Amino acid sequence: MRPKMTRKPTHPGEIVKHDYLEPLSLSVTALSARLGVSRKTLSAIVNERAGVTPDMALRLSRAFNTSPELWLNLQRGYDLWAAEQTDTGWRKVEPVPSVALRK
Amino acid sequence: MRPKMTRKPTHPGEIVKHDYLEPLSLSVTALSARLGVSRKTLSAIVNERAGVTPDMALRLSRAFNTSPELWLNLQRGYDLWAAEQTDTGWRKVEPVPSVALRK
DNA sequence: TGACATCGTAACCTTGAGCGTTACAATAGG
DNA sequence: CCTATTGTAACGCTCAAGGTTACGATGTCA
Repeated sequence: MRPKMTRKPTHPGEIVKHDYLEPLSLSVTALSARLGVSRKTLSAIVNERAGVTPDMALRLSRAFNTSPELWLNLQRGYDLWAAEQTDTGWRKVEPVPSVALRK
Repeated sequence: MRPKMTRKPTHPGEIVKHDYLEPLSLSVTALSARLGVSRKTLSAIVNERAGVTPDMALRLSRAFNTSPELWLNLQRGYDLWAAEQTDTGWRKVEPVPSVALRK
């Protein structure tokens, strides 16, 4: 029984950086202009200080010819991991009886 | 070539309602207590006036013995659809040249 | 070395979502 | 008639995302 102790998931910004900016010799400034967002916004994502919103996912998908889901899936993994690390009391939630029994 | 004109995706709140609350004769009040959130918060989700956050996905997954991804995937589909319907200029984003060529 | 591009970020402001509490009116059931 | 359940409004709080402007640090190149 594995503890399911997954490590920090890859942040979409890392992909933008390593798989697109660097290979294509694209500058943050140039890409931000192409995406139609401020340099600050893209910089924050690339430096993992902000997440990819649905709107940004659409922009990235058009710029790099990918599916918007690709970006949102990466973001979801990251956000979920972050939420798991935060104690908000969610671990105290017990299964609904009938559901547990149905098992 | 289909225009990919998908219709409004199912909101996670609808699933909570039809697949859990009703079958299990659970009241919004009872479930909210079990999830450890306010009645208002759960009500908003069930009535599709709010989305499922990563934290809520974790709570739902524990309560119903599902994966948190299940809920976040539903939410992602809904949010992406909503973003597509909104004109923020994302449709004007052009593919990065080198990417287009590599095709 | 000097001119210019790029970058990360801070400071400031606005908008909007999520969540909580309290309270009220409408419904449904026993 | 009494009670449980509900949706929601009214408030208040916190936080994320986005924009603009500006500054200092680095790097490149003629």
